[in-house]
Amino acid sequence: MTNIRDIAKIAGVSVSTVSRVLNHHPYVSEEKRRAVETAVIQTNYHQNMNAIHLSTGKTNIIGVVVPFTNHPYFGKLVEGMMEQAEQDNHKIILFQTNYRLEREREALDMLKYKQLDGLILCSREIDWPFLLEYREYGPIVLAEKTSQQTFSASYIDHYQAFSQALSFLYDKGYRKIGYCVGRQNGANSKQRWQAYQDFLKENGLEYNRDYTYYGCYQFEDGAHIALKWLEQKNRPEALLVANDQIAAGMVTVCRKHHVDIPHQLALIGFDNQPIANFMEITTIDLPLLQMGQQLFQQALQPDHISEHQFVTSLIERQTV
Amino acid sequence: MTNIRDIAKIAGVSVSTVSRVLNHHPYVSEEKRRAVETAVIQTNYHQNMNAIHLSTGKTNIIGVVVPFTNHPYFGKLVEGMMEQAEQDNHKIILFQTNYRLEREREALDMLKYKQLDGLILCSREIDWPFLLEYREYGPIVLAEKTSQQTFSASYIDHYQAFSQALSFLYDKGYRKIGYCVGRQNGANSKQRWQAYQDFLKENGLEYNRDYTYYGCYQFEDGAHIALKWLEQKNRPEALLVANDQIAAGMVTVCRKHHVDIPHQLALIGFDNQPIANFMEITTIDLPLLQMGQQLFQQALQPDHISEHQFVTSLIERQTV
DNA sequence: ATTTGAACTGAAACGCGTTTCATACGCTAT
DNA sequence: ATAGCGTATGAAACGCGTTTCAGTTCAAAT
Repeated sequence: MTNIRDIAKIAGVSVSTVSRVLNHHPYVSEEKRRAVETAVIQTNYHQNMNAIHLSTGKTNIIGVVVPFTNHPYFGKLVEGMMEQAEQDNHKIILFQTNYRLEREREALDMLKYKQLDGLILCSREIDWPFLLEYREYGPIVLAEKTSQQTFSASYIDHYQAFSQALSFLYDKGYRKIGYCVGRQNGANSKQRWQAYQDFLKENGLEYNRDYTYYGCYQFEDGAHIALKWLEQKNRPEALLVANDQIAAGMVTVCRKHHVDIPHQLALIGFDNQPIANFMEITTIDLPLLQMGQQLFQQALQPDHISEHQFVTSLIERQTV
Repeated sequence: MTNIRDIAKIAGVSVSTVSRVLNHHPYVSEEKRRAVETAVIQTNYHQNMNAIHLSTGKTNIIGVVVPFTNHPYFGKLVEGMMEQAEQDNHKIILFQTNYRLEREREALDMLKYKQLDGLILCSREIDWPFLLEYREYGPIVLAEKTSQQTFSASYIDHYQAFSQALSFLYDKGYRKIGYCVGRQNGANSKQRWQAYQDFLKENGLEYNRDYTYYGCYQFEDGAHIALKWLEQKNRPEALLVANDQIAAGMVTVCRKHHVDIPHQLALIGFDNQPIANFMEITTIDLPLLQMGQQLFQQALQPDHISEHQFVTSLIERQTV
């Protein structure tokens, strides 16, 4: 394999000049530029990225940690990041963790070992003090509220989104309101829990553990929850559902069992996915694309810590 | 930042010895090993991966090109690869192309620039002659039948799968059989087309262009196809559907419009996803996990070209 | 005529590990 | 006694670009 010194020799110039031509620096005579270009083509020379990375100390690669990729929420988020990455001439490496700490650590270690210029954590498994140890190795951006000046962050205001949806249901006359989400202890889930508790208290409603469901990620899960709902004695009359896929699964099962939506059961989804539009599911639109872009931009600013909160909007359709 | 020479100085040894300790080479005295380890901990030293990559000429990273990640077919495939990668102590970088050639080229270029040790193309946009140019830069593994000795490959025998499904429908008495897939010109789609044409010819059936549908990738697409089907005058009575999500979308719409499945319309999905089980969709199981593992193993063998064909099995449920 | 500075070029240092080669010690086999 | 081998260690070369610094040339400004 040819390297830059070979090219220099062939073109009859110094390596500096070759490097200048390769990087489109000014101050190279037309004549030498031509000579270098000829040598490059003739030998089919191309740079060794590892050498460049080592030399410059940068990689132009940003890591992105997500629990799943085959999930519309994270899919949209990543889509936004990709758009931005393309604009800023950076690459993205996706880390799918399935919420496993070790996988998350792999990503963090790649930052530590200088294989990444920055890292975006769309979900976080690692505990705060351990995360802090990685602070020095490069910008880490979070998709959750941190309220500290340590990391940049962009996030959906899940408290607001949940409150909004709960009030909406309350105003429509529903009183037995519950929700189903993925995990009980995620950062977002805690916010939702808080919004739910505050809502109950404000409106003098009692908490009923039968109204909350966990382990919901996709269509099938919704279907299973619906079946569970059918068997319950004390049923909620309205549910907030972590995403539209799940809601679609519920609607499907309910239709099959002739449950009247929204009269017997009202549903509000999240994400405003195409399937929600198609199945006429009332949902909450999340500005995930913009959020993704924002997250990416923050990852490129090692020295500037910022926090952005995104607001959501309710889209009324047929399931409430 | 400390480097290996700093450590050497602190520990009072040579860089070679430090390197030996770091890489668990034999022939280091207990005494010096201890000294190095102390220095490493004391300074919080860690290796610079870019230097290692440059020095060794390897990265232990395999690139994987997929059109989408939020797609169960590719999701499963990648899952299989990840398992294998973990075992073999390698990393995977995922490239989502959305079938865009430029994105695919990015991946190929990373191979060229030595950022990857190998590349797995789960979908291919680039034309054969151009792909050949990348041959020299490292192992490229394809997920399609190549029948050449140039690249390793592992693939589903889509011809067999389609034939199997078509015969099954024929035996059940269906004659107006069609199918819906994603793209018209993908490598897999061509195989399917061929199987379809051969099937028609063998059984003396006539080709009807109204029986084939394109642009199907997920749930909503299936829903739309079903609506289209409802409006058709000349309807197929049975359909092979590129994946179970799409089939589920069709079932949903059909139920809503009181179409009797399987009597008015029979469906066979692909992938045997959870949703197919849940909605009792007859489907074809694809050994994607194993295929993913196989693909990955092939990517680690630069010098050994091999080709593996995977067979499928029909799972009978309620939609035929 | 002289100063100033922009345009151009190359030598050498630098980023940081890995690996080869030479050397040295101590012990065993002949 | 000595060849031979395993153990242990370091100097130096190597992988390959980028960047700094010093130096040259030639034209414009004073």
